[in-house]
Amino acid sequence: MMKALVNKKTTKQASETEISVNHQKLIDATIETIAKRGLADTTIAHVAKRAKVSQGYANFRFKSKDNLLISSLQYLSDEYKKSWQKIFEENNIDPIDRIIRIVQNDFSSKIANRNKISVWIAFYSEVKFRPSYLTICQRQDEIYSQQMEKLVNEINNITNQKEFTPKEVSETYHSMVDGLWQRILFDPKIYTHEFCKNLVLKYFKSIYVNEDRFA
Amino acid sequence: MMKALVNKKTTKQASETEISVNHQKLIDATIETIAKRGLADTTIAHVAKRAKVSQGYANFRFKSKDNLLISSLQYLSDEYKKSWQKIFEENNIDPIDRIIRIVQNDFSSKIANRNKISVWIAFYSEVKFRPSYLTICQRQDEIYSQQMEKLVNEINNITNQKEFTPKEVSETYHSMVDGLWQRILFDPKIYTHEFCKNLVLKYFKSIYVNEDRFA
DNA sequence: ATAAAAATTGAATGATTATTCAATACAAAA
DNA sequence: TTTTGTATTGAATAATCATTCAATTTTTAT
Repeated sequence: MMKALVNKKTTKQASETEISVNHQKLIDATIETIAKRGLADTTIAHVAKRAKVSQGYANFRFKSKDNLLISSLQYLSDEYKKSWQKIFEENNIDPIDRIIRIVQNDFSSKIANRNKISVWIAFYSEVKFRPSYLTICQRQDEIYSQQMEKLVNEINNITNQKEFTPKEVSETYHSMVDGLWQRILFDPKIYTHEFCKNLVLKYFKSIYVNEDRFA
Repeated sequence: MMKALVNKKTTKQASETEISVNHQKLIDATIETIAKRGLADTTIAHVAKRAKVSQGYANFRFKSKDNLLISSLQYLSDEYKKSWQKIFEENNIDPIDRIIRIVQNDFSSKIANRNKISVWIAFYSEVKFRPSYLTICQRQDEIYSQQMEKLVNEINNITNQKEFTPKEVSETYHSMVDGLWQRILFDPKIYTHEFCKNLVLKYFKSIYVNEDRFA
């Protein structure tokens, strides 16, 4: 009725931006709704209300609920990827400092908060039944692992560590992160960001015995 | 119509057993249905069909779908608990052998198969919104952790390992298991039971450097 | 300012599903 | 066998929800 006035721009380009604004509003609302109510209780009506558009529009805009969910997972995945991609690419920084930054990122409040984690796990839980969810998650994992192994390899060389392969260290770290994220959901009082970070740093300490930065 | 004849016994006690047979049939069918179709797609109708009882009966027997789901999670939790409880209690066995058995159990095909894991994760994903799910999962975790720390403490004493506390080792192991279970869902080709077991044994090797049984 | 096009609404539709319950089948007791 | 109580059925109910679409509002072009 008048709502639309608020954000509208006048040029054609602005109008195209406008399209993405609604697009993004709906994706944000989807993620928030899943975080607040769970995937099972996330309806188009709830999402539309939160995004402040009509129910019909939400469906029209994304063609289907399924498509909206997939787009939201993709967004979440991209957001996470951007956060670590940046760190892996900082070649001027010492590898050990770089891996510590990766750990800090993985347990930052932007990434490892209960809302985001509950959304991740909601999608994980459907991975076996929705090939499109699986594809998005797998693609993410693959690149992360690849970069992680490269980084661990550098550290192995620097520290002259030969007992544990880059793949082993990378897989262990990765599974620890997934496991700890899950536990943050269960009991965020115990599994604080500090607790989790210290735990994985201790793991690195067990591998790179002489490296004090992991202590 | 005649179905019921098949399993019926004649004495009163047998009749009570009969009650549990249907009870268990429904719980099994629930777990199988979640594994096959996902929690979101699990309806009373599907479960009833798989258990070979009428839809009305399934609901009547458990009072509500919610109650059926909770009972199924409880069953899954008890089953898992029995499998590790036994091992923790084998005090005559060397602690290191005992922890290796724990690892073997956690990645046995009875425990760590894709069906069971997908059911676990389905429930995990709702933990934030269903206090009863959370309670069941937390109670399980608490006892497991407690026993694990006790066991690690023994091993620390035997090996004279002082750098890593029982709590740290236990938490690291536990999070690795959760993380690896998740990854088995993603890619069971890569994350075979052997792969997972070797990975956690390698972790123990990093802690207990001189102990060859972890190699 | 007006017309045409595009965006957005909201109410209607049809499908799905948990739950209820009267009717039936069955078992136990007499 | 007959009666009584319990177990089980299956069809009806009511609620929820994704999806559709004709009508309306807003934007753009003339």
